[in-house]
Amino acid sequence: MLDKKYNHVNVEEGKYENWKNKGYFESGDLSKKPYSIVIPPPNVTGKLHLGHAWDTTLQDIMIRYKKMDGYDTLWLPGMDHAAIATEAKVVQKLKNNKINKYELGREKFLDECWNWTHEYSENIRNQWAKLGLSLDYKKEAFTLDENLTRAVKTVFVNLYNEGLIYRGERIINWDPVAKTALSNEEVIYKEDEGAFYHLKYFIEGTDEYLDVATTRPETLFGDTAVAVNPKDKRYKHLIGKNVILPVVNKLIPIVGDEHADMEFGTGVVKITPAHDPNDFEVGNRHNLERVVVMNEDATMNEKALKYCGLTREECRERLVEDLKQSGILISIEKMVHSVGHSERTDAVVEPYLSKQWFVKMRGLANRVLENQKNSKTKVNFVPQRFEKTMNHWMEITYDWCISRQLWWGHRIPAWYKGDEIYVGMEAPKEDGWVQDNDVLDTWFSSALWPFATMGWPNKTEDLNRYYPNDVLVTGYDIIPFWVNRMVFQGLKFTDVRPFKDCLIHGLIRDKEGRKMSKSLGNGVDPMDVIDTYGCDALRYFLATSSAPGMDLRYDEEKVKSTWNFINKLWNASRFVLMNIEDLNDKNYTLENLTISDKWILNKLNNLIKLCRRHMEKYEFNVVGSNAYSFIWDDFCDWYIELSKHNMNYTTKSVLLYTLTCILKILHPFMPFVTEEIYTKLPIKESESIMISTYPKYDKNLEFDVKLDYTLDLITKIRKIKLENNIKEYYIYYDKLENIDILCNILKLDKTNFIKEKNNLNEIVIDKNVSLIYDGSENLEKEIENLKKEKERLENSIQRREKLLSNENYVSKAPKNIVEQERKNLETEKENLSAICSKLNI
RNA sequence: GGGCGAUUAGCUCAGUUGGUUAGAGCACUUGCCUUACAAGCAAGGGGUCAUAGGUUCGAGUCCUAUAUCGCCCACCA
Repeated sequence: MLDKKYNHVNVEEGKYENWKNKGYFESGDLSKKPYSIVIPPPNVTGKLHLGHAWDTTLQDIMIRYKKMDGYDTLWLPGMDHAAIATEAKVVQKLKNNKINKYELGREKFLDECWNWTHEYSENIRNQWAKLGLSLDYKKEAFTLDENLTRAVKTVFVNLYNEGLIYRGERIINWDPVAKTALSNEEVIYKEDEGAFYHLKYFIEGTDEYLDVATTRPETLFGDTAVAVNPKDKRYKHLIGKNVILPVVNKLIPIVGDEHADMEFGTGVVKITPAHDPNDFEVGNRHNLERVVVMNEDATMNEKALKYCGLTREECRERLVEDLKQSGILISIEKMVHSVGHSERTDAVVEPYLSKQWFVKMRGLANRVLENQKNSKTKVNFVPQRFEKTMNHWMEITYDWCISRQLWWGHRIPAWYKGDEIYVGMEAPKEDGWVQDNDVLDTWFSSALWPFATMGWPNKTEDLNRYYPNDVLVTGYDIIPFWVNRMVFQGLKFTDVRPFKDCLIHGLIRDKEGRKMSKSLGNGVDPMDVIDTYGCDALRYFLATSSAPGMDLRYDEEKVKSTWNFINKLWNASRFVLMNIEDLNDKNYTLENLTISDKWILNKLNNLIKLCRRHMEKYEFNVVGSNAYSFIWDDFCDWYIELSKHNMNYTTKSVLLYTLTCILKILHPFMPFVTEEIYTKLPIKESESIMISTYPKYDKNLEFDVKLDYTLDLITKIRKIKLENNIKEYYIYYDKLENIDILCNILKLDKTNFIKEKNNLNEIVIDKNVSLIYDGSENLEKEIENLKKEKERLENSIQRREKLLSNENYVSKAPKNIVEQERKNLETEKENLSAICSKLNI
């Protein structure tokens, strides 16, 4: 028997290990249809947060649902080496022990990274277990595994051979703290307060100057031209002349270029090809020299003359002061502009000229756009609107900078010997080749995750069976980093979409709606929530508290109320189990059903139909709220109460049948408590609910039952009793069904039901029924109530009559709705006349 | 500048293909320890569905504007 109260700690104890040991999480039943999901691999940098809990809960719900519905489910677990993120953590850890990465050397540093990985991946596995995730650990992958590494190299080599990967000197986003290049997606723009510095660039041989405005005066050492718009009448005549670069005192040309916006600032722009992507392009067009003025750590180099060695910020400060002294500075205009920061280190990103590897994106992106036009082969985003997020990115995408000046990751399979480059799976055999020192962007490997984890580039059975995946689940913030890249790599290397559906969820926010972040200190550890309220409460809350694609505010009160719901389920189950102890295969029967049995079975049947429909559409909030109201309102508040007065084998069987279905419907959401209760059922189809079958709509349990009037009448009578403080009363009736139910629930006797009115007080309920009582009469209040009801009925009748006299309505609206409208009108008219006669009008 | 989302009860949110009187949780009011559950039960109050137009027999739902808030992308010399 169940404990008196739901205790999530006891319930969750040991279940996960049992499921795992029994092999329930494993895929591979070839007699069934496959259903597959690959987990978005968490970074091995730390622990899982609420966002992970949400993301994985949604996946586990689908896996458990599909497994129960007869599929061979594969949920493939794995983790991401997270190149820059992990490296930053390990560097910090070493730094705390006063060890420098470069002094330690590459090999020993990588050992440290592997130690880190082993430690944190074990933490993550423990967290997955606490979340109850039905992951097939036999297939677990890591982005630096041999298989994945082979896939990464294969992709790199093939793209290189096709000319889609190239090495070149370009302006990239440089993180001066991590000392690596970044992709555009890894740069976060923030509004910063800055200034427009207006400087005098004197025209050669004159006293005239151009007013050049810049937000970054410290880059002037790298200026190799000044640009004006060729259509700009103010400056047109100066094109071809030179200006004197302040401080450096060298001559640089004035060029005419469309890049100079006549409307913006003074219309004159200094050109620094090595420190600005637009200027780089201008430089290309005018064949300008590229002068790099900073070191890798964003300190100024020797080109900055006496400012050499200063940081960017110090240099700016000193330089501006000097320019002011020498009269070059015209003015400082305060402004707010957005400045790029590194996603990982938060360092101000430096546009920096450097030699990097790139993926040529245009063709790959076009293929995605083309494929999305075909409804049969495209990736179906849920909600649909997120397809636009991907498509937009595909339209504007730049070439992808994939090399990172890090050690932790997939080392670029390129070797150099003098000016020669060799790209291949293995190092060249001859002497003298040196491998590229850099590694690949971590997203380069995770882009291959859906198929590389299945064994690609080998033609494995898993790849054949479980690829493309059925659904990929992730947050909308990850679309540019990951989803987009999986889709174009999937199409490129497997010729199909990597997954049929892409379920997108929002971000977790705190109670005030702010993003959860370390700096705000408002993060919530899912493991703490599990300790306090249990995994089942957390999962149900996460899965059902928002509409698909919307953000979710974490609200402890709601988790608490979910706990209450589970406790309700627990107690209802306790009631059922207490009453069906003697139920067995022989006396179990769904024959001779009463009207209340039929009522609940019919409602259950409809619930099952609805759940299936919405599970398929990932609308877990709809499933959740319908299950909730069925369980609490229909099953507990009505059916269980009704059953108490008629506890025969049929009723017991209905209780068991209904409870079993409820448990199965809830199991994907709350795996632990449903398993606990399920194993206690006297009759069950399997030793674990995990391997039971998901309920099906049963045509034999379809009934046309009319119990709602009776239940509504009970509510009305209770209300009148409460309002008038009535203890004893009679029910006068003309026509009335289910009197036995009324007797049971209202604790009345058959003698309380009368067909003749006596001289006591009467409260009219409707045309058929009145409540008769002996007691202090509150005539005024009663008349007031009647008048209120009369007015409501009159308005309603008027509205319905108007509606039904509208020919357009009667001819165009669905027949059943019109018919219902007619019936309601009739009932209301009858009720109105009963009230009027009571009021003597 | 381009795009997306939100605006519904005091708070947080649902609202399925347009269809009776717009729902839930929490909070609130009243009455109850009724042997599954007081973390509960019974009953109740509370909404001009952001605003203005439009389509329709019928709009929270579809269309067009507007306002406010938020997010993404691009630009920012």
